[in-house]
Amino acid sequence: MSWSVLKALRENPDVLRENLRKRFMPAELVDKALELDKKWREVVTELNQVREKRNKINRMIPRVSKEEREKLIKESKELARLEEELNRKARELSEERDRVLSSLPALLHESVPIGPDETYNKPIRFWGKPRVPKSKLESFLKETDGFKVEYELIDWEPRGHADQLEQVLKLGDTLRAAEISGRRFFYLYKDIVWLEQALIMLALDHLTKKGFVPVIPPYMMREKYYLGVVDLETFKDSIYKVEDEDLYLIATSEHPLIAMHAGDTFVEEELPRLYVGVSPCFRKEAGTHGKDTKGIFRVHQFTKVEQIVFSLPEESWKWHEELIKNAEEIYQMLEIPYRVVNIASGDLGAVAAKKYDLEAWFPAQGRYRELVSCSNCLDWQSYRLRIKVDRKGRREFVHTLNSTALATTRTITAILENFQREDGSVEIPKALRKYLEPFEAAPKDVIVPIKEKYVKT
RNA sequence: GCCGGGGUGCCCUAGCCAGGAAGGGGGCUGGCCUGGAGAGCCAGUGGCCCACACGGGCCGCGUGGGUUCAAAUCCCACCCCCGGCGCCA
Repeated sequence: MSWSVLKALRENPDVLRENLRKRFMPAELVDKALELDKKWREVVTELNQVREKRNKINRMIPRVSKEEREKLIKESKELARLEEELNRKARELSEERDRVLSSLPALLHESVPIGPDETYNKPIRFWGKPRVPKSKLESFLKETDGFKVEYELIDWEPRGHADQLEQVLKLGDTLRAAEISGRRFFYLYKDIVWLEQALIMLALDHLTKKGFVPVIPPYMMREKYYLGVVDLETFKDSIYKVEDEDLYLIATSEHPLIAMHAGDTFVEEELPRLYVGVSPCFRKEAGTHGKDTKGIFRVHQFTKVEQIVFSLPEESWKWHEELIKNAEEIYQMLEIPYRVVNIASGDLGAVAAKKYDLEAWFPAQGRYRELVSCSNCLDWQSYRLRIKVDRKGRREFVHTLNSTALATTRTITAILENFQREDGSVEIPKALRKYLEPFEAAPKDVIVPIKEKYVKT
């Protein structure tokens, strides 16, 4: 049993080189890893031989005469020095090798579009009938190029979600939040709070009906486990650390949910394991200065319902399709027009072998924007966390998959734009009403502007 | 946070005081036996390296150090679990 990437390195390095080329990463990494691996194996072989010799001597010591004993102890001590030196060398080499190895990305699926950046992402299907303001028609036609997407042309301009939330409805405040906590934080009030709760319930309801087990995970985790689920770049750019503690705030419940099975060996019948995680997500959003600066589209903290699957290796591609389908069903229930995009190789993280994004139509922006990410990580995470399946004595690493079911803030922004009426009110998607019905204070059909803001900004 | 007990392979457990090649049971896999099944018996059931293979070796008893020719066993630090005390929403 070995990691598919390590196996490829030793048996078929050209496959790995090709993989790196397709991801626009330096292919020399392969040669470096190969060389380190080769050297390490040489040193380990030699080290094992020295140890064998010394072990044999040590086992003889209690069974020989006193004079003989002195001689053997001396010999053993000499070998110990040699062993220590080889051991140090082997350790250095393996650490260096593992550093290179852990920077190697998952093997791409053949259907991943090849290209250096997101402009090569490939839309694969569209759903819904978007409302398109006249001013955004050209942009819409470009975004749907090659597909026949029915749309409704409207002759008024919906407000962007940020203005709609803060200026018109007055149900959110990012200015005061910026003062209290910093940019990319928010206060949300009243109907939006109910809306968020209803969205969580809708997603939970939908997935638990399909057998996903709901989980609330720890919101912080140790570095050791974090490095089992994300690559170093992601770690540096998106994860908050707790001062003076070996703890990091989770960027998604995917991370503690995958780590939940660290070190476990499943029996075949226990797979697949399906989970739906609910948690706040904390992200530094480093390197996104200037992007989506208004409103709550890109924020440091939001709530997300997440699908997680631990699957048999041969079933992971089936589950990948299943997860994106589940997410699509949720947005169909919410009646939010969307498209599914196959993410290009250069835009794909090291952990994923293939990724679908579900992008919702935003009428005021005239663009499709990401709401959902759905990835198959193959054995990238399970190798690091030693999550295995015992198949009648033979062991393999399981495959792990993750997909957003619903991220609350982004879905709220999509509702604010797609369900906005010309008079400034926002209709509530019908599928949410049953989750609002039991509560007296909750809105039922429509969200209307309130008279006063809660803070004097 | 303090005091005490503990962590052994997929699961349970012996070994620790008194250092010298990890033993038993269960489960699972394969084989023998059987008309068939069961029982019984035999073997296998952590990771790594060398080897086409047959095999051989190394590491591994929560993690990392130390003592020693030799550590599951002795010493130190840390993590986790159980019990008690303390603190607390």
